[in-house]
Amino acid sequence: MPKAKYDIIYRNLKEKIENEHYAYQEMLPSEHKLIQEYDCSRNTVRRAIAELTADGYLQPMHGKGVRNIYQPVEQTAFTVGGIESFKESAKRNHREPFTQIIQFTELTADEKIEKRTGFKKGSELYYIQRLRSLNGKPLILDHNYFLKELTHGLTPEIAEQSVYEYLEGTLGLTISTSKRTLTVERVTQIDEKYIDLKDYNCMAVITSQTFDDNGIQFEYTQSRHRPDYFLFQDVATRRDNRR
Amino acid sequence: MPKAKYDIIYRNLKEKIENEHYAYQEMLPSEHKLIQEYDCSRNTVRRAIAELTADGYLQPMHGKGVRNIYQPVEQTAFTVGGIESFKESAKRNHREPFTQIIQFTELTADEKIEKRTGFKKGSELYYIQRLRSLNGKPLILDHNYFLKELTHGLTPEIAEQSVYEYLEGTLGLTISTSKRTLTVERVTQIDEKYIDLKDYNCMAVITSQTFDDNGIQFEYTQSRHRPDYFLFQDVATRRDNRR
DNA sequence: TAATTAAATATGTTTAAACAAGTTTAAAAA
DNA sequence: TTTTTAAACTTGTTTAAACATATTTAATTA
Repeated sequence: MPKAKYDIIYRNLKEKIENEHYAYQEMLPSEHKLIQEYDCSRNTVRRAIAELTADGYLQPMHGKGVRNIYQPVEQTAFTVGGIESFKESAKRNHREPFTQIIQFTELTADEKIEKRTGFKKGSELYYIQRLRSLNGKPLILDHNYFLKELTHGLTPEIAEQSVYEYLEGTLGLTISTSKRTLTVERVTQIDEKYIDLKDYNCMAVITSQTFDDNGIQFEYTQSRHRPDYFLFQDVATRRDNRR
Repeated sequence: MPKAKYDIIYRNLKEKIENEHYAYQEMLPSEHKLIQEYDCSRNTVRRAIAELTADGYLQPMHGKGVRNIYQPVEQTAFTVGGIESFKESAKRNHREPFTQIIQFTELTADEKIEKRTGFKKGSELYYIQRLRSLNGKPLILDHNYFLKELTHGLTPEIAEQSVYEYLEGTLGLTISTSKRTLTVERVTQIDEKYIDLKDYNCMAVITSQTFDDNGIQFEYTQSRHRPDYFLFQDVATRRDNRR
């Protein structure tokens, strides 16, 4: 539930932009007009605008106004967005998700695992291997490590549905920040066993460390995508580096 | 030149965090203390903290304080950061850059180019093809399209050095936002001709549209990276999606 | 008419204050 | 001693105001 005013304005403007209520390159109403429209202070509309700018939706211009620079992307590939579950991603991409559990075990982190995942040696973990299909086609192979201490009660049944729904809904965990790195890696035997890779000999790999609202890492995941169904989006803004 | 107070605080805190003046998982001084330390208002320190949070450096905790969650990455691969020139990236990765111009031509956008690059049909463009080497090893193949109207005067000599230095320094262009998509694509004949790909049959490809401070797109670039020297980093924060 | 000047309008930065809400600490009560 | 309560401290949201700076528009002047 978005209770904060700036979040309501953010969502409302975002929806208008995505629905092309404002055209690409069109100017948004001035801050003054938005203040009247939403009956709030200047700072509050500015916060909503700032977040949409960070999303790559808007370009504020000093003294001129704020321009819409959002362009809808054609959805051919499976786009990776913010922190979201496989279910949420599938829904956003208008595809039917299906998950098959390949492995579900518990283990204790050793030094090798600590180095790779960031979980301290001795940590109790769940290790899950899942094959993800979209519209019946197996496309993604996930290797998850969850910190047992913060995710206790996980079962294969939950892993087949939605782990995040369980963590947020049942356990009351607040998922906050995810650090991700994207690389291209050679296919493994497991990849080949479960995914039809044509003649590709590499996979698009997203590894992520995810933290709760206390800054404690509870998840390490390696998500291996079939290359031709993979698309990662990002918006960067340039920071003045001249000292 | 960072003239804004929040930017000075941002840079100062960032440096302290990167230099491990604060340890991983350590708490930062409270807002109150930072206000005294930097002699500024609460909003100003909060802005600096907010930007470092977006960078994945900090995790603010309601009622508790702000935790440092920055972990230095081991620099084995070539990491891709914000909007930066090849020169800037190379410097950040402590590598020696070298650029070889393969092609430098002018052309007019047709419908095919418009669809791919986002430049309107009829736009006058520079088209540049460049091979990028790091420490003597050819690793990246760049295909650039620059809108002539905003980048006039480009020459092969400039393209061999730094286009961004020319645009920002000489032309006074302000580079603002870059929308990027990351995909994995099959190698082309040109890739194979210039880059030693071992047995890899794909490349990591970053395509980007870059805008100036008026929201006008002046660049479209496809940057093709050798897979084993490529690493893309990203930080995502979860937005409460429950309505 | 054309150029200049001034006013109005736009976003950018900073400070101040008030209140909300979560967490910790210390005091008070059982 | 243990539990409860209250105070102190933390970050989160919102409003208000002032000033800076860039741009556009309108008025003025040459």
